[in-house]
This record gives sequence, C-alpha cells and structure tokens, in this order.
Amino acid sequence: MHSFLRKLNNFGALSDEEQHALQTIVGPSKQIKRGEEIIADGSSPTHSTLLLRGLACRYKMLEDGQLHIFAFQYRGDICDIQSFVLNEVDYAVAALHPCTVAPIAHDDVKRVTGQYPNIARVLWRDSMIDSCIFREWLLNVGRRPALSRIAHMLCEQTARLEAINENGSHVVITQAELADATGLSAVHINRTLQELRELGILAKRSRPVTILRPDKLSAIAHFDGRYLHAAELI
Amino acid sequence: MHSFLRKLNNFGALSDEEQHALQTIVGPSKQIKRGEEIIADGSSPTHSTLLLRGLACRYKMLEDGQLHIFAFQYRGDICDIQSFVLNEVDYAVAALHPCTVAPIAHDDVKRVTGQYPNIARVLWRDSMIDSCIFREWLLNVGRRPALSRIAHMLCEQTARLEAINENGSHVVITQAELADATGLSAVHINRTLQELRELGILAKRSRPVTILRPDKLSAIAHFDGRYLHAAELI
DNA sequence: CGCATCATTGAAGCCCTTCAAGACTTGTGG
DNA sequence: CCACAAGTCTTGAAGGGCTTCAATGATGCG
Repeated sequence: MHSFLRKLNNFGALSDEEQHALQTIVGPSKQIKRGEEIIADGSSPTHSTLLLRGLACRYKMLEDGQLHIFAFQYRGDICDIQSFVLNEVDYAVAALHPCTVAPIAHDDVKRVTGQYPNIARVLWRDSMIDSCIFREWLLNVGRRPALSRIAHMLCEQTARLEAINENGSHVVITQAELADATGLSAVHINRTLQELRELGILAKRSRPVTILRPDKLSAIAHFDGRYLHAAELI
Repeated sequence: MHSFLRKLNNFGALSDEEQHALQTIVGPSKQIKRGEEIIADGSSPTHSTLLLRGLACRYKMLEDGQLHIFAFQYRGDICDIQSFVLNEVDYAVAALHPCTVAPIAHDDVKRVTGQYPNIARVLWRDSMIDSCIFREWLLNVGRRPALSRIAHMLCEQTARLEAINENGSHVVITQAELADATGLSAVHINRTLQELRELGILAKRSRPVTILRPDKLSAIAHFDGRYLHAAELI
C-alpha cells in the first residue's frame, strides 16, 4: 500500500500485524504547492510528515541568507522523523515540486514503537540510512572537485529514483537547486554540466538532465551506491 | 557510572532498572594506542564500541588516498551504534589519542531494546544527534569560508568538551587533522589559525589551541550550539 | 503570447591549493 | 641531561578552480 511501508519493510521484515499498525497511524493526506514550506525551521510539530508524492528538500538558511540543501526527499520518505525523537527540528522542509504529504502523530508513533520493538528498529534504521547519506554528502562537498561532485549527486538521485521504481523518470532538479545542494555556485554548475555534455555523458538538451552514459558518470563520481542501503529495492 | 549512561540518561530519563540493564551489557575494556584503528571500514562487527577515554575519529578513505574525518568522538560516545542497526559500517574509526574502549554486544542491545522501549528510544535519540552534527558539518564545509569554518569547528569541539565536564581541557587536534575534518589544506589551516591569533582570538602559542575570546570566535563562526542537544549537560 | 523561471555567457579576481623547504617541538634512548 | 628522530608547524611562491557580477538567451506555463 503506502510506499513508505514497502521501503521500511524491505529492511526489517515487518509482520502483517506490524504493517497494519503502521498503516493505521497515517493521517489524511494534504496537497502542497511547489515552493511552499512543509515544515518550518525550529518548529516542534506533534506529528512527523510522510511524503506520498512529489519532490521535497530539507534545507537550512544561513545567517547571510544563503540556502543550503542537505537532502532530497522522494515518496515514501519520512521528512522529519527527527521531530519524534528530538521534539524539535533544526531545519526546514519545502516542496520543490507539487507534493502530497500525510501526518503521522507522534503519540501514535510512541504507542506503536512501544508495542512493537521491531517497528522502532525499522524506523531507527531508516533514519540511520539518512545519516549514511549525510556522510556521503559531506565527503562529496568536502573533497571532490566540481565535476565529480555533480556527477555523484546525479548518480545518487538516479539511484534513488530507481529504488522507488521510477526508472523512467529523470532527475528534475534545477541548476540553482543543484548549486544549493553541492555548495557550488549556479554559474559553475552550469559550466560543469556543459562539460559533462561535451564528454557525451549527458544529453545535449539541458532539461531534463538526461544521462546517456551512466557507467562513465559513476566512474567520474567514484559512486558506490551501497551507502543508500537500497539494494533490496531494485 | 559510565559516562555514556550519564549522557543517554540526560535525554530520556531512564529508570534505575533501565540504567542497570545498560550497565550490565558493557563488556571488558581495552586499551588502544594512538593512531591505531578501532573499527575497520566495511566490517560487520557483532558488537558496537563504546569509547570510555581518549579521542577518536570516524573517517573514510577516498579513492585517491585522501582522508576525510567526519566526526570526533569523546568519552561516552558509542562510535558505531550504526553497526547494530545496519549490520555493516561504511567508515573506519581510529584513535587520535590513546583510548580505552569497551564492546557492547549486538545481541545484548537487541535484547535490552526489545525489553525496554525507552532504551531503544534513547539510543535512537543519541544517533539522531549524530545526524544533527553531520548536517551542521555539511553546512560548514559547503558554505562557510575558511575563517568561519575553522572557528565553527573549534567552537563545537570546545562545547563538546564542556558537555563532558572537561572545561579545562583544550582542543588537542593537530592542524592536519583539522584539515581532514574541514576539507581544507593543512597549509591553509595554518594560515587561518595565524589570522585568528592576530585577531587576538587565539593565544599566540600554537599548541595547544587556546581560545582567548570565545565570544568573538562564536561570532565569526555564527555558532549556535543547540544542534548538539547537550544543553542539559552543561 | 506574454511573463516568470531557468539556463547561458564573459570577464575579472580572489580564495584556497600545491609544492617544497625549513623551523620548531616533543618524546625517547643513550 | 643531551642528542637525535619523528612529528608538527611555518613560510614563500606560483597557479588554478571556483566565485561574483551583470547581462542575455531560452523555455514553458497560464
């Protein structure tokens, strides 16, 4: 049913009963417009938010107005399980495309995880995969030159689309958003994408970003998708 | 007793019974020499490792031999709770100073978390704080110029020393290690530290790094320590 | 079919890197 | 207590990757 169930269940082998328990705590869905904020920075929501459709990002606003995106969220992702565990979020979530979201009340999560340790384990595991991705991004931003860095970002997003069975879909992220996520300037993103096109790795047309040679892209990025822990999903 | 208990207990208000359960699963401690590896990248340990004394770091080795440090660990930290939740670690842990460590068997963690949901919650919470720190580092590396970036790193490490009641202690991290953690070159770390000294923020002597004006350092770093979720500890 | 969004381009320059050598510090053994 | 080695810090010079600014061109939606 819910894509998040499929995702969570891949890890911990949830029983039917556990799956049912999880299904019943998902609240009524809601539409969010492109560009709208889903969760405000510094807020203490009483529910976590499940993304059912669309593309969202988690980001922080810096003191000088700069934006930094540190996660892209696809359907099935719980955008702020953190607010359950830590009560407060230290980031914001916004819709990059029109989204459908649904709330999961913290009280319900508490009850269900108390009753079924396996559910707690599976949610914990899901949030640890988030951590793996953060670390990989840290490496990416801290160490790799622009060409590899952007290649890596494209590889990851493609892998994540594949993991939710949207193989046909292209990465639809603007150059400005890519810049905010990689810590590069939009201008340099543009020039580097052109370089990838000239290498025959990306299609000439700039939108959507179309990967012609995933093998070469992975090689440039030194991409090893194991950190996504999504092997089971493909 | 164990410093990790004090740390965990600050969050979730563990009962005496729960604290006792946690205490009993800590295995016999072991000494690790400076520079020695504590956990190997890619390994699947059957226990997680608790740091009881010393300074360790988590890091990844890049394809070209570059090192990237993405976390410093102090006493009380569980270096790889991830291996419990995800079975495999995708990083290595090494001792930067002589360390004392103790194992916590995964089987015991599984038993105890199953029996006491509150313990699961508290461990989960601890690993989420890790995530908060990763995100902050991501921001730091991705966006801030060298001066702010290094200032931020110094602020964080000082705050963490204070959180474990080692106020008197100075940050004892070499310039090369700082470089590996901030994604800057060792040469530039050196020049930027000199700049901080000339500003009167750090003491003239280079070792140990001595902060004379924490207020100015925080201001340059735009440091807001709330993401450490250690307020209760100070 | 007009307007907003997104992508592209050129020029100038700075922040940071790399390389390579030398000075200082610290700990260890004689 | 001194000598030596290893580790750490410092310095200079040259250069490159990326940024900023500012303007123009393309795209696509209502």
